[in-house]
Amino acid sequence: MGRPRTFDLDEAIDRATDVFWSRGYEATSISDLKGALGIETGSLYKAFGSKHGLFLAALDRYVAAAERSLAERLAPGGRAAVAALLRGTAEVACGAGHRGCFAINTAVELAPHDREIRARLARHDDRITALFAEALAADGDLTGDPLRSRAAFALSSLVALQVRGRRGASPEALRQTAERAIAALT
Amino acid sequence: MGRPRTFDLDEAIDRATDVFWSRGYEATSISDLKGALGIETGSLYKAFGSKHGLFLAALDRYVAAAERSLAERLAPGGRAAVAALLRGTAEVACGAGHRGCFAINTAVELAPHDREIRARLARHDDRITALFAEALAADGDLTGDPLRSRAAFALSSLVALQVRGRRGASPEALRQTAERAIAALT
DNA sequence: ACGGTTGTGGAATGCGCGCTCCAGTACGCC
DNA sequence: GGCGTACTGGAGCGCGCATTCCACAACCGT
Repeated sequence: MGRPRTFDLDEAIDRATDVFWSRGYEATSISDLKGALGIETGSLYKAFGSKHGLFLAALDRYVAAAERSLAERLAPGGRAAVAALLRGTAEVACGAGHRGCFAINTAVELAPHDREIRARLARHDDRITALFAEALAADGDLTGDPLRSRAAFALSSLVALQVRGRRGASPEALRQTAERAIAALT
Repeated sequence: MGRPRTFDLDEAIDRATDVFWSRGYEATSISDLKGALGIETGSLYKAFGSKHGLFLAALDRYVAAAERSLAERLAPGGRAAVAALLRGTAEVACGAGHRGCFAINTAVELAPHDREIRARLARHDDRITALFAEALAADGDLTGDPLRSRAAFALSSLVALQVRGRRGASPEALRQTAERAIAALT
């Protein structure tokens, strides 16, 4: 009961994600967010409590979506699926206006000083590693440490592509990195 | 002529680097810097012009030192030298209080929105890639694209280790990543 | 229709930001 | 020793920050 909210919560969070993703946490002001979400101060604080609270909501939604998308793209299974993912990431990452991965950007900016965020990102890491392990296990020739090692390596490769993309690396450098990473999964 | 500066410029820049490295650019205030450098507002602005100017000075000094250190560690040459570097980085990167690489952190936080910084980091990238290529060339069995590809890959591996270290990844994950990257240089 | 409850718009608050300004000071040069 | 010059300490500026507060509005149950 009570007066109903006049904006969609999830849509608002997605718009906030967009701003935080582009500018980072510290460089984003409440005023920026008001503009992007199209709501006033009162509603913003009523709904999210604080800038930090809104950021956490944004990160949670992003992370969930990223895991869903990754699971989908790795669903075919095997090294082939991982290879396709890395190749696709290399292509996207060198595109103009690429912003990297929101979770990784956040890890770099905030993880060292924010326990809550660090915990979320650690869980995210674990889940992605598990997804890679699951996909690689589908080939049937890997178990135990060799499997875990390759999963960790695949995640690292993904991280490298995203970060170097945000920095503006050349398409060739990213493609070469991806191909060599794929070769290393054998 | 005129009154001599009462503090050492390079030492001041190094202390500024330290603060920027830990907290990032936006989260660091002039007041933080005054404290760390042990100087007052007037001197700070006289010497560096602005917060941004001081940051650029810090980045330049860091980048130069990093390249010197890298050149030194790769001096023995060959895949062995690259391998030793990656292994060493993995060990350091998982240590408590590891702050990643200042240049990479800066790339993530500022490169998309700051042309000056982007240019410096691109040159840094190129020089490091060249150092890797030079080291790998020492084995004598690589030239052209295979060489360039491995150099780009080595840099990406370094980036991945630094970033995952700042996020607080486990020692095993980093060691596995390093070993698999080393294997991929063959 | 009316009270309880929740959301809205926007003014107000106080604080800390980056930066400017300037009187005072320590030097080299004549 | 006095003058020009460059650096120092610190007060002060205006602004924009995150946040709080509150009168008002829209909805539900009775």
